[in-house]
Amino acid sequence: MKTRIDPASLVDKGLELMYLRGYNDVSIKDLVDAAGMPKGSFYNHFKSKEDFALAVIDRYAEMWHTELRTFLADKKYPARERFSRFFDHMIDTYENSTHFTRGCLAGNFSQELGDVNDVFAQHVDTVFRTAESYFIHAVRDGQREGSIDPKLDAEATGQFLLNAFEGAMVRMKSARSSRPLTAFRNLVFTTIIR
Amino acid sequence: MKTRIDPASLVDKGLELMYLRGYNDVSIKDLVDAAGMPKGSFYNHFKSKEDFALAVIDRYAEMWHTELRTFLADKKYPARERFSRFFDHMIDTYENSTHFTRGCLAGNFSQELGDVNDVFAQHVDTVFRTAESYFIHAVRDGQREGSIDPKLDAEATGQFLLNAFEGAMVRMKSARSSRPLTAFRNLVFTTIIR
DNA sequence: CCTTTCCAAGCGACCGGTCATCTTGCGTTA
DNA sequence: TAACGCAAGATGACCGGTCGCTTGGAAAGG
Repeated sequence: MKTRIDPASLVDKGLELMYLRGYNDVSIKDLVDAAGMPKGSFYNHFKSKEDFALAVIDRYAEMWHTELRTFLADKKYPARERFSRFFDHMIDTYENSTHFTRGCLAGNFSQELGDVNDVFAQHVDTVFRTAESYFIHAVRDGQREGSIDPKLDAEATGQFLLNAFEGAMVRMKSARSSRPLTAFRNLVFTTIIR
Repeated sequence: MKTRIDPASLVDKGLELMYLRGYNDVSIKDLVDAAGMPKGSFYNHFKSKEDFALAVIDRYAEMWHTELRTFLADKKYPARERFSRFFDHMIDTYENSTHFTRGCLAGNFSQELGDVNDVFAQHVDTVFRTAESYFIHAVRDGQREGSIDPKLDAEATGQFLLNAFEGAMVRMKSARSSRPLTAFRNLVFTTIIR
């Protein structure tokens, strides 16, 4: 009996594998094996490996943006506290469930493919722009309610916080330690969001 | 007559290619072709592709650390000015000679290979630690001479500045713009190094 | 001469992608 | 309700090409 194939589960497996090992180090055989699917079926659902990777990015974006909304757009807390809760949550996640690996898939793809492939660069940039908007809005909320210095340029500050956090995650991966993340948090809350 | 082969020039070519395209996307054939060297010769000088990449990292570290020394350890300037001169220099470099590609090779390798290969992670981490020390020392100098707030934890601040700058470069690659770098600079000089 | 260095040829494995063939569910017809 | 037709989906063998790496013997050096 031929089993019907669920492309979504393949994307999930792809997210798992490419999150850890990147794009070029994961073959289509790796993907279909992990999903228990025959190789030929891959191309019924995705026109190429690149096309598939774009779907993986979209899946990641969906999860990431949900997480950002949960923490940074939650009006129950003052914005300053939203940030601290979010960073604490991220530090906790990396410490306890990924042993400091993986980082951020959008950052990984930006690094691995950003300078060589325009389609990826543009796709990843869109994901970043949405993520960034959560940071920027939270900064604005904080300025409105008085928990964040109103003299800061909200847009630049939001961008800065996102990018600096991404940088801390890059470093975390080679340091195999949460130190870069905690240094980030401590600095941010003593100098930028005081 | 057989020409003698210069492994150093192969490493330079490797740096150029892997800086732009990463590790997995550059084959040994790409390397030897670019260096005008027969493929069989590769293994006279390097025992594997991984071994070669470690040499590439070392070559990059040599150049990077020289650049850092030039800008951040130059006692002619106050530390605050050393930082601003360094960041301006980096922004200028990316704007005018690389069209926002490449980023930092150590960061790239950390992203692409850091979570999957212990040898690379450790090697890259050593490079980062040395780079970090230039930041930390410059912060201390600034605190001694009064151009940087003495209440800051110099070590954490140096780490933070390096990692945040790395993050801005990740973002630069997908945004294809110097905006992340300028936002970084502006934020740093209005909130951290005031 | 012998030792060391060099390298073209080519190894098996695997790459991303194709394709001819088989299976299936469903609308149509009687 | 049963039989049929057929598009869409599923499948694994297979494509040319490239991967990282090995090797046997030629050339260079002492």
